[in-house]
Amino acid sequence: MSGGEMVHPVVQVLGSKMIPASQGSGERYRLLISDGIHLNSFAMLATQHNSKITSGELSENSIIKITNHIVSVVKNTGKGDKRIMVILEMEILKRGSEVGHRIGNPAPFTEGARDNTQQETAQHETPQPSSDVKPNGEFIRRITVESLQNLANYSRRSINDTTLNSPMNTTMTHPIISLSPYQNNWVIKARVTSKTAIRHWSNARSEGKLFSMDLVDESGEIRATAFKDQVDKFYDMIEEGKVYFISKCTLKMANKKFTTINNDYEMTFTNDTKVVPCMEDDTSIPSLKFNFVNLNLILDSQPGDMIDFIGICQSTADLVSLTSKTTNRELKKRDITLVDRSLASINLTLWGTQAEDFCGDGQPVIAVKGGKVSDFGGGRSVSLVSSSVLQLNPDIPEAHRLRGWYDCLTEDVKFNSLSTRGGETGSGGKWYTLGEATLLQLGCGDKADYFNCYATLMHVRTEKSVYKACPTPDCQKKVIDQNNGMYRCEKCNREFENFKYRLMLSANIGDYSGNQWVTLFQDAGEELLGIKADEVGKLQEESDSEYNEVFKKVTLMPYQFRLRAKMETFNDESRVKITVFTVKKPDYKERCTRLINEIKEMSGMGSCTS
DNA sequence: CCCCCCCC
Repeated sequence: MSGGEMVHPVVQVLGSKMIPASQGSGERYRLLISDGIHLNSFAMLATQHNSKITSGELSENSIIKITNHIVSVVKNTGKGDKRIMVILEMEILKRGSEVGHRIGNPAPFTEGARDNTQQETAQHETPQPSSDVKPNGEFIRRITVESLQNLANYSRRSINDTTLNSPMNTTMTHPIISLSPYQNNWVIKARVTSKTAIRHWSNARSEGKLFSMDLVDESGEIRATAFKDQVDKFYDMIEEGKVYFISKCTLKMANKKFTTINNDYEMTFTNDTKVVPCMEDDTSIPSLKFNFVNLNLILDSQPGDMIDFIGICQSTADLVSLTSKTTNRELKKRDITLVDRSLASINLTLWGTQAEDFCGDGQPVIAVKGGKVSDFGGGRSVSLVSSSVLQLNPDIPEAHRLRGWYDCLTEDVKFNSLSTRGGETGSGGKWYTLGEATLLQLGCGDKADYFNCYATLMHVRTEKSVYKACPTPDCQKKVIDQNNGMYRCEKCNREFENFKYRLMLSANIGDYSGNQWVTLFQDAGEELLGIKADEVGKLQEESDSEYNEVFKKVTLMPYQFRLRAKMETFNDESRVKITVFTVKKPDYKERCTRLINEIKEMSGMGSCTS
């Protein structure tokens, strides 16, 4: 921390403090580390290691070897500069529980104190009031706005005006994580992981053209956008996958609605922006960064959310041409189905040339950064947008893990389809108890809500289970008995000598949390009763006992229901009506898998089935 | 300064 080189330092971790997530950027951990003689609380853990803290792997008293780090100088106005270490890579040599205690009697390290005076100096030093560390080493759990600001302002090395004007080189660049609107003199060395096409816009305020690119380095990632003149200047020069030195852009808050890039800010090119290709491809600069979510968790996303995910392309639909109703444009799309280890499957829509060129042969691994969630049909599906990045069989650990898992799957594995449409059979959608459905006010919104539940059929009303309907094939209208052997359909405006019976059952279903009146129309009704509507009608006419037996057989039996909840208004009175779309005997194997996954999620053990 | 991203 005096500025010298240090290869793989070994330190003890004495404490950690979470810095909460803000504006969509993830939480980070600040560590209190000790070398046995000195303490330092200005160590930040790179976010990809957060799980080591949350899992308890990196607990208090752990001994770690830091195999890759950046030390950066923070401009700390009025208090002299401070050095902050970002721990990029590390190995846990001994777990905290194995060590069990603090080694030595470390004292706070004061910036500027010389190394060889360490012990004596440390003992006589009075800690600064601003220090986060007490003499006894207690880590005061205090992270201030100021310290966050400092972190945002730190630089890998101070850059003065002279160095800015000289050719940029690797030793004087800033980590992307340090960029903020409050500091202008920075140079980053970053890889362009994706670049959009040039897009033209025109609205009430202005018109023009733009393109954007995603940039990453070992500290983080950021999106940059170039407008108008900068498009002409830089579009051809900037190539996907290449590393550049970039300086003199402005920074502003990023709108999380349009990106999954893990940064509070985004960059805009200006007239002064400099972009210089880095001649040697520096492999220390990573390529695309994903923040994958398991497919089953997409159910918890809101329509319009942007997410990263990875899955096996289980099937590929044909290319479809269609005309957009809103823009009248000719569109080409292709749907593919992805599955992952959470045993969920989801529909992904590709557009344009990407749809045309896609080939799903060999069931490749598909990784997507920034796909857009949609809720068509009450389930969830994902659609690519112009800023999305799709990778086919990417060479990343998650992809290899998925491949290995999928290739070993037995054939009888069932996936829970998140993209099942409301009216279709299948298990897509959320599972709720009846109590939860009420609490969540399902069906109280503008649109219908679909959900699944396990419940017992408590009662079916035997009165009015069937009605006499118009015999015209696609007409379901109730006919009026003319009492002369003729039946009139108002909808078809015709009289018939015959009619057909249709089911409209009113039933009460219940689970431990509550009960609910539901309606079953023709198909669901026949499915439940196991006989055709015509038969039900005949039995009603002919035999009370047989007719009643039909309902008795299904009463107090367990089922799994797919339900639709929708607000309906009748005679000025609004209420939520619940309709059964499908009813099946419970699939207990599937239910157990779901319960096990829920337990794993709730206990933080991960939701993947291994 | 965009932020539209389509269809059932």
